[in-house]
Amino acid sequence: MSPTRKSAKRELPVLNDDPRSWEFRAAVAMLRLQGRLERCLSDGLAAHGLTLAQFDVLMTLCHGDGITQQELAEWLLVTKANVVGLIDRVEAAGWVERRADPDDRRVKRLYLTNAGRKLARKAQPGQHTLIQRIFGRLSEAELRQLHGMLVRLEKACSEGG
Amino acid sequence: MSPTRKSAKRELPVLNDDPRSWEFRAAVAMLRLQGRLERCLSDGLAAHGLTLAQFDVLMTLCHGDGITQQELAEWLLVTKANVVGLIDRVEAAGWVERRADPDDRRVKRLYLTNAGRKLARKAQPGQHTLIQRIFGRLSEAELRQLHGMLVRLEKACSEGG
DNA sequence: TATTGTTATACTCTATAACTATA
DNA sequence: TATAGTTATAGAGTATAACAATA
Repeated sequence: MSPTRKSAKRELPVLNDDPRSWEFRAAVAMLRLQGRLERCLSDGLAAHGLTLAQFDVLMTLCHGDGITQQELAEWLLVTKANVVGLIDRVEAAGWVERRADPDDRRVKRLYLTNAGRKLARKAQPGQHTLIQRIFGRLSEAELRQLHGMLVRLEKACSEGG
Repeated sequence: MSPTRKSAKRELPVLNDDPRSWEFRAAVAMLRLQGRLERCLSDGLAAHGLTLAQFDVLMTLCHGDGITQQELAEWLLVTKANVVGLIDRVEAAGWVERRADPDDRRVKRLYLTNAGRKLARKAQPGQHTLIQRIFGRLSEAELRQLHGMLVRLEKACSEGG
């Protein structure tokens, strides 16, 4: 955690205490957790010179080398134009490379370099430790429930979104 | 949803199927949901000319008018320098105003203008509808459980972060 | 000395539109 | 015509450091 970014000391108006629906309270708690979680994980990645988005790219390619930029854009839920800049950066860093597709000369397929794979493996343990420390507060039964709920919620997001 | 940002059609390597710990699977599902959720809610706010961060400011001030910029920074988990830009924008839009603190001439306290309060009230129903549509997939019992777990996870983030 | 807010600078991520080269 | 990737442009958010005014 950077020195200028401290955690709140004083109690501020807590939205969670509102007399609102449980849907709303859960959503607010989700958004607040999102901010915290993102920052926790980002701080852990900064030591490796990685942003969360870049780590996301590495992890995606770790599990599915050779996808196209368009597919990565759909997976990350960003536009293909965004993927260009994202890949430009990780390619400049030497972690990912674009290779022409022999069958369709329009497409470029993305592959991890050895350095990228190595970095992914190096950065993962720290992320795992953080995740263990945070999510380890819940029992395995709770984690299973949570996982199920999150998957259903994501499905709801995708369908109507 | 913008026309160039489509939802994924093809099945891509799904990290959730990894033979990993439930902590990890839950975390991955959480991060994916949070990305989706952010985009859903952002898209809903764009119609009102608001970003999620700006709506967050309005909602915070709705429930706690008169906080200082430093307090807002701690609440939003960003640096005070970031708050300057954030408030510059919502102040320029006429939704928030800075007022000098009579007791401490260093601090500036933040207040919603009438326009800001009106906008917050106008933008809220759409957000509520979205939240209802997504989180309404879960039963009230599940939502209570989820809420409890999210609060515990956020606490875990804050403590060790 | 410490704190509040500010300015200055730079980088990442994102959205949009127009463009190219292929198909 | 449609698609994959690119370029160009703009704006928002963030991190960092140095600064002014005040306590």
